[in-house]
Amino acid sequence: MGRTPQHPEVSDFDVQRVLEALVDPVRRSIVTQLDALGADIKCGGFDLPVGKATATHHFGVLREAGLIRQYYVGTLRMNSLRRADLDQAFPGLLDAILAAQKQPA
Amino acid sequence: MGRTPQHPEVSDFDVQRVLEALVDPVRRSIVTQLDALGADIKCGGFDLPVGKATATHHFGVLREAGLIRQYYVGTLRMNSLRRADLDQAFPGLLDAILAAQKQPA
DNA sequence: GGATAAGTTTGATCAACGTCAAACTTGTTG
DNA sequence: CAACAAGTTTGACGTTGATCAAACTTATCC
Repeated sequence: MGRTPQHPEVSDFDVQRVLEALVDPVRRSIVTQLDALGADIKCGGFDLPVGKATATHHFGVLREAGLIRQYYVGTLRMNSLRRADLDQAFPGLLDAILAAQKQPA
Repeated sequence: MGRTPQHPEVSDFDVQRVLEALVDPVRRSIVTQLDALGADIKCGGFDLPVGKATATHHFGVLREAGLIRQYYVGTLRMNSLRRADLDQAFPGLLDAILAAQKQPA
């Protein structure tokens, strides 16, 4: 497990990939929970309606899109929201989606 | 052809549907062109890399998500961007995506 | 009215994607 | 070291969605 996972540079961020990452409700839920808590969380710390294998897949998609950063602490995989990087690449996008998420309509 | 198509009310706008609509590059291109021109355009007036049947499908998805409004003028189907409605339902979302679209990275 | 133009509908195809179970890897802890 | 806990990887499956060709509908124009 030990390998440090790949993260894209801000200059390599791609709108298409970010939107593809955020269109999935489970992944948007991950981002929302990460934002709401305001702190790093281990993969198992999220409330998700899918199995571990699927969760791993979703975390990978978010990481490769640049939305989260992942690092190991022992056997725990921690996740943090790359808010500043996202704001730099696509100003207002993350905020707008997080806000829209909260609105009933 | 004559029937007036269905458009959702602003109160029925749904984030999930809007994101699903905007995740497709062709549909995002339609929205971008509509925004850039600042005027209503007929379906055939867009520069799209797909056939007419597929284009019809994409316009339908955008309409049902609330992103565009469609109306007939003779045999022409005109399209207009529902910018104000979108801004009301999801402030900043459309702008952020349109802006992100323009950035090289 | 006949021809043409603009879109739509239907039916089919093909690729992507989310999902899970099962087996595996790695680290912690008694 | 043995057992357990946390994630990952692999392989398979089912659904969804984008796409097109062909036939159709509706309106305009000579």
